[in-house]
Amino acid sequence: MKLPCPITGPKPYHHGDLRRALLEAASRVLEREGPNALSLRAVAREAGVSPAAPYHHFKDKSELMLAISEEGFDQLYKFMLQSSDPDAPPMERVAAIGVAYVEFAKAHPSIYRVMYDCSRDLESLPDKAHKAEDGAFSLLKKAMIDLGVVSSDQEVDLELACIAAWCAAHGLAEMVGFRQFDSLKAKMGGEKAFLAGVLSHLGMFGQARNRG
Amino acid sequence: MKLPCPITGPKPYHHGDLRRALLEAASRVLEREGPNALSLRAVAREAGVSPAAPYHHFKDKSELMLAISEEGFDQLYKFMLQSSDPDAPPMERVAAIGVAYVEFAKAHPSIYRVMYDCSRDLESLPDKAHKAEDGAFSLLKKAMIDLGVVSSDQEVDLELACIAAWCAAHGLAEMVGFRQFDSLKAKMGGEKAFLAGVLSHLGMFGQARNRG
DNA sequence: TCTCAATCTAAACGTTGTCAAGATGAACTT
DNA sequence: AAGTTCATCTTGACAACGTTTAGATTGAGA
Repeated sequence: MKLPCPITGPKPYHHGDLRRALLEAASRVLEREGPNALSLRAVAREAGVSPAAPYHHFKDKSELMLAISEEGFDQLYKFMLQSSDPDAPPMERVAAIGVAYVEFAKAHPSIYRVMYDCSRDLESLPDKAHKAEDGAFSLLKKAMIDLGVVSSDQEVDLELACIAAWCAAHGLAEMVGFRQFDSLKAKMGGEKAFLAGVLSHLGMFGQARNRG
Repeated sequence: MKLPCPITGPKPYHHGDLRRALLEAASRVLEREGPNALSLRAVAREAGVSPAAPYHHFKDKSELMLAISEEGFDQLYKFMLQSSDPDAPPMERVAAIGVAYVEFAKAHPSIYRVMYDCSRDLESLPDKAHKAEDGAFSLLKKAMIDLGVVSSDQEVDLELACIAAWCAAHGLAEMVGFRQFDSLKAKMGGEKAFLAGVLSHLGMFGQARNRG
């Protein structure tokens, strides 16, 4: 009856892999209609199932959102990874990671929105983002270690430096979205120059100005 | 019938000043039940009026939210103002403003949430926050001018420095809410030390560590 | 082939944002 | 002083939402 999606591998049950399908549907809704249109029912509709179907794969809406958020942080990690040459000098690498973070947020504002809306509700970032070895925060930490900016209290100071960098990147990622700064961007000849300009004022990203 | 609130001054119409009452009701709902419970109907209920009553004072829900957001940015401005001694050295003043920003967000997380949820929807900060002479951004800018950190291109570089500071403060304000950093805070002997530690890594707030 | 349990649907409930129609009553006119 | 006006508020309704319950479907193992 229902042809198994030829790629999805072992089709577990009726649909094939509704969990996966729902996440992809959510991604489509997000790109097409924005974060405010991302309802459970809209996702189910997009996936072609009933409004109650998602409840067999997610406890409630917030759990669906968390899954989307985790996927987002994973995409962010991969983008940061491919944007930072591991053989480049540490400072350049840190700057590249920061720029990649902001560019990701600008390129996928809806996903970025969900990533943090979800985190704010749970009052914690997903493990995928912070704890995981193959996550965005760990990638930043490795680059920071190579940079060697830590002072007396090694462990604590390294963590603080990474948090500071994350704060700066997140803050900037949210600000670039605001129209208040459009005229300044224009005056500087583009958003890229604007980003570099702000980053150069932000401690650990001093070198960002020398990129591109 | 309805006794006019003796303080509110000239009672305009039936209720007295429903617009004001709604904003105060919203504030109460926000403190009591958090940002996710802040519905138009809940606010109307709290103010003791029908669900449709607010529509005579606000075009729709988003306009109510904007008004709440503007009030929040105004409170933030006032708190920053009273937290920064105008006679203190500029660097100390900038640091005090940054610390005040983060402390405000931590003390009123629900209001802070609404302030930015609203801004993200409109893709712009309220004029109260950025444009207004008696606003938070202007206060920061004045302190920055006194600091004299601007380089060659005066105007642009000053603006960039202020934006960078705002980004850093906002980023940190959102991060302190995450439980990921609780253990680090404990290890450092409290949140205040944590905040100072992160701020000291963030460019223009280098002096923050020397406070308190 | 029969059974079973995972999966999905159908239908319903309470809640939300919003609107149209009508009731109310303060202020202005005469 | 009485009547008119119009902003203000209420009533009642609508569609959409998140969620739950009960029942239908169907792949997989006996």
